[in-house]
Amino acid sequence: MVRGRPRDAGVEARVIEAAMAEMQARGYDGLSVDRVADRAGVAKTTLYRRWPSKAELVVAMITGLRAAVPFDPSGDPRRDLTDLVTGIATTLSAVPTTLIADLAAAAAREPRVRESVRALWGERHAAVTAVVGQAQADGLVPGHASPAVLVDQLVGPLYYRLLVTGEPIDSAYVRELVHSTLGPDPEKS
Amino acid sequence: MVRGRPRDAGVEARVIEAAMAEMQARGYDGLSVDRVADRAGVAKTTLYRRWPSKAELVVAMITGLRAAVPFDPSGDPRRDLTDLVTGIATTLSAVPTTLIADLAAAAAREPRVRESVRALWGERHAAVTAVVGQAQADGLVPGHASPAVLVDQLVGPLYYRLLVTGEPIDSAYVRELVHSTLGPDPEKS
DNA sequence: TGTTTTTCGATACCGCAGTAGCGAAAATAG
DNA sequence: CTATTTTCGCTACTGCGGTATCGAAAAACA
Repeated sequence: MVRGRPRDAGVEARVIEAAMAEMQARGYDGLSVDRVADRAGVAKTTLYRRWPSKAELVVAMITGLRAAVPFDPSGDPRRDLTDLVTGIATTLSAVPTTLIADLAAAAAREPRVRESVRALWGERHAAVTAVVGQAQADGLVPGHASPAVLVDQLVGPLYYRLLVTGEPIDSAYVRELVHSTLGPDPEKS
Repeated sequence: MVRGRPRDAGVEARVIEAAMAEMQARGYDGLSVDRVADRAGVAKTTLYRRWPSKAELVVAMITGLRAAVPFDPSGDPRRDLTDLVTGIATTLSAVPTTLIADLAAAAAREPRVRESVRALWGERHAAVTAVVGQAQADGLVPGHASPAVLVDQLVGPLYYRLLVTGEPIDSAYVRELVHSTLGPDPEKS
């Protein structure tokens, strides 16, 4: 058996929950480990025994947040891409822009945050890549660009508008993105 | 005339120079305002009177680094776009990724920083828009996407790779981006 | 029953970004 | 000259992330 005093099983949940609330309210930079510990009713040293840095704490938080996003391919690449990109855009727009930017900055600074953020999006990006590859195999994509570039040109503009230009991201814009990538819709107009 | 004691004209240059050196030696996180002030032979309060935060100090540093990038349109959209996007990619890659991400985060939070960052890129982005518009008017662009979307699909992927996926941005990638946007080069292969 | 091992909370500390307040210096205005 | 205004350097402070140290609590062993 394990020798010493057992870890308080409630600490993890209480700290993560407190971190969630603080993150929502103040963003990454505004999230204070002291306040999180205080809110969770836990000593700061206890917190640091489990998560050796604020970055790792946020990593754990984000990892716990990862919800499986249901996606059932319809077989129509245009429709599937629109759905997928719309889903990414919706998720990005659901949280304050400052939070996305803070996470990007933390990801650039902290390798572990970077990993978790990429894992957070990995599923959806893989789905986009799969649909793009299928569309290309079906001869629906004009040009000879690689799937990776096409995915970047579908998803990249979302981050670009959000973080750089600040221009709006609405459903019409997403449709334009897909339209521009797959070419004009043969069924319409 | 202005009433009070005049500002020491040498402070700006000495601080920026010290910040450069610290940035070079220790990176963004390792850059300490106290050390910069000390190295510049200036009180920290004097430094903060001019630049209200470490981020703004670094912004000023980068802005001072901005060299007017010469761009003479060759008339060939493919070549011009490649040059322009390569220039943007080169500039983005020349500074640490953390700095770009920090600037994006600061821009999301502070309107003034946002303005300065957008002004920093405005010139080049306008040039890209102009070339794309010209190419479209010349009938060189397949599809019916608006110029704004095409610009986003040319430049957005750079930020996306830099801030999110971390995949490399090299000259081959830029060529692929332009290739994907303008369609296959009729003069080659 | 101790003894050992581990976790817990608490306190104190470091370097950091950023601020407040002070007295002195350097300029203009009368 | 004196009065005013602004910048200067300096000290001290807050809150932050992160660490070191300590005594007490809670468990397993002998």
